[in-house]
Amino acid sequence: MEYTSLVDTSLDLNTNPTHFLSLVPKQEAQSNFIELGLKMSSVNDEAAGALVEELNRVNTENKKLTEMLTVMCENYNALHKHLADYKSKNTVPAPSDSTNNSKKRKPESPNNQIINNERGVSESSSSDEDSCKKPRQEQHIKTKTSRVCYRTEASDTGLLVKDGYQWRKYGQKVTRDNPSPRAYFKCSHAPSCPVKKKVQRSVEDQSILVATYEGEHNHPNQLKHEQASPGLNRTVATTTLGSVPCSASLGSSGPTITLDLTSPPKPQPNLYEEASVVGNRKVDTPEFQQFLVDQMASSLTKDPSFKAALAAAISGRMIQQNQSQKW
DNA sequence: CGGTTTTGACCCGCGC
DNA sequence: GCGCGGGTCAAAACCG
Repeated sequence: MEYTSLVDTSLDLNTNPTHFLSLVPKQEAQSNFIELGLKMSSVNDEAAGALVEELNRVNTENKKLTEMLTVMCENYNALHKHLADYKSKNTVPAPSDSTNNSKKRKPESPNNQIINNERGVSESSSSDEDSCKKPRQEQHIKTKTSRVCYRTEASDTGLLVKDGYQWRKYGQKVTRDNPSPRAYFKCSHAPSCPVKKKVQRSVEDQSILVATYEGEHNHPNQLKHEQASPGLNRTVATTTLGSVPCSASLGSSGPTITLDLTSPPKPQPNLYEEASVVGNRKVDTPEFQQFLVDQMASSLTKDPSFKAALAAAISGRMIQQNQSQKW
C-alpha cells in the first residue's frame, strides 16, 4: 500500500467557500491570472507587476509545499515498508527469540497447570494432556512475546513502566549480560490473566527500559477505559516523528518500539498501549493507521517552517482572491 | 487489613 | 555430576 495512493499530495489552499477556483483547471486558472495581470497592466502596470510577483511567489511556495509533502510521503512509505517487514516476520514463529528459548521452570506444578489451562486461545491449541507431555520450549514458542522499549529520564532508576495495565512485581534478578537488575512482573489479574513482563534497562542506553511481554491480556486495559478520547488526541499531539520521541526499530531479537517518557506532558497510558499493540503485532488495525495519520498530522502542525509556508500560501491565495473579486 | 514490593532461597535447564 | 544462570517462590516488610 502506497501512501501516495491514498492521499492526494496536491494542496487545496482555496479558502473561498464557493470553491470558485477549484472548479477551474489549475493551468487555466493560472493563465487567467496572467491574462488578468496583462489586462491590468494597461491600467496599472505597477499593481500588475506586484500581482505577478505575488503569483510567482505563491507558485514557488506551492512547489515547496508539494516537495515537502512528497518527501514526507516517501518517509511514510519507507516507514510503512518497515512495518510490512515487521508483519511478514511476525507471521512465522520465532524460535530464535531469546525469550522463547529461555530456560523455563518445570510446568508440572499445580499452579502452572492452572495457568496453562486458563490461558488464551492462542495457547490452547493443544490438549491439556499434550501440554503436560510436550517439551517446555515447544509450549513457549506458542506464547506471544513482544518487546517494547521505553525511554525515561536518565536519573530515573526505577523499573516501573506505565503501559496501562496493572502489574505485580514478583521478582528481581541481576543478570550476567546486564549490570542493571531485571524485574519480573505478573498481571495483577493473575492467575486469570497469564501475562508476564520483564523490565530491564538497556545495556547500550541506561535511559531505555526494555519491557518484554509474554502472553496476551484477557481483560481490557483499565486506564484506557478510564480515559476519554480527548486523552488520546492530547497524547498523540505530544508525539512527533521528526524529533523521534517515539520511534520504531527492528532489533536483532524482534520488533521493538521506543517511547520517550521524558517528553512533557506526563506519559499517557494510551500512547503506551498503542506501542504495546504494535508489539503484539496488531499494526494493521484501523486504530494504528489512525495513530500514524495523527502522528504525521501532528508532526506537520508542529513544524514551524511548514506552518509559515502554509500561512504564506493561504494568505497569498486570499490576496489573489481579494484581488480577483475586486476585478 | 489487603494488596504490593522486596529479597533471599529455591528450582531447573543447559553446558562442560 | 556439577556449577552457572535465569526464572519463580514465598515470607517479611511496606504502604495506603
